[in-house]
Amino acid sequence: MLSQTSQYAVRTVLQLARLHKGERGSAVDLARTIGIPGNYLSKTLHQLARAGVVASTRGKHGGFVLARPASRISLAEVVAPFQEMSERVCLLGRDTCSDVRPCAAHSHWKQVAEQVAGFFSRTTIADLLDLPDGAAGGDGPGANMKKSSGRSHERFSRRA
Amino acid sequence: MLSQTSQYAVRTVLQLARLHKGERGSAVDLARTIGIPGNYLSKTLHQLARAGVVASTRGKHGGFVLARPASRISLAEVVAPFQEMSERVCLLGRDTCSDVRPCAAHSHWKQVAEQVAGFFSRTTIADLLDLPDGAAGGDGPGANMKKSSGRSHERFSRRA
DNA sequence: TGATAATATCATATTAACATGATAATATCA
DNA sequence: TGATATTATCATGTTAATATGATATTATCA
Repeated sequence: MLSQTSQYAVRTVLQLARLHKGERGSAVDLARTIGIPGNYLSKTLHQLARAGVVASTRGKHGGFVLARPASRISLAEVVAPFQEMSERVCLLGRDTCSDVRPCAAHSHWKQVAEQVAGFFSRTTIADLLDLPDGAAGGDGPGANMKKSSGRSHERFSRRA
Repeated sequence: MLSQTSQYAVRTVLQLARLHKGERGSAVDLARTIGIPGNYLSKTLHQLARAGVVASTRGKHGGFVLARPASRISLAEVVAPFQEMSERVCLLGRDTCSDVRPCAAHSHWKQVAEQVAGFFSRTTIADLLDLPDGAAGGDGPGANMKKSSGRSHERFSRRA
């Protein structure tokens, strides 16, 4: 669903959102947390900076911070530099697919695509802050097993 | 959302569903309709055959037919051989993401992912048969062929 | 000023998806 | 049987995403 790079971007922004006020995250530190090389994340962060999601400062005490409060940064914005969002993309890959010239799947797919797009537009970084997203996928034996012991937020609102 | 090959698969199965009873479609004909080389589609069709979506017969009057009525073939089945379905895939790419060990986005994403998965499971080929999907449209599958103007080789090493 | 720590950029390697071309295997029919 | 039409498979090329390594640029501070 999301490209690898998009996933990194979201996780990186989540990490930045967890920093204390005024604190800056360096590409190397963030990359270590996520488990990818600093160079790679550096490029990703640069793109996020150009997109206005984070702000960068160079030099000795430089680093990255969120450009806005986490509650005002949507997933869609974080992901946008790295992939076309599915909203306007035809399920069958036709360039001209639209309400006027629909492909075979258009009317069926449209509703689902809009829900997906809506999710990305509506969900903010702040919405995701309650749960941890630490060290790289591997999570070795006994990593952070009981990290979920905080609160239980299992309530699903059914609104659509 | 769907890989290129998955899109071809769906469009191919749609074409097969439009054939008259007993009629067989050859890989070359189907490929011409879609605008890709017969060899490529041949492989795709073979995978669909192994998945039990189509049936193949070799030899002179061979070809492909749907293995079942279009109303009993879901999009999920057609697409399954060519990509992991998003149902169980973590939005942030974590291997261990689940209800028990959720990633930061899990509870939020889960509902959307289930809707997407539901769409693919529920929608059948027959549901899509009302609208055409040939090469007719302006875009055409050959549209993104060799054109690739610009953008590809725009940066030159200055060391040459 | 010069050492240092950070971002920014350049160059290249690796991999998987996508695509093409050539050949083998199989079935039909004259 | 042999010509032919078809699927099945093998071999290879192309492209974009991913990843890594090396260097340039910029800001801070002793």
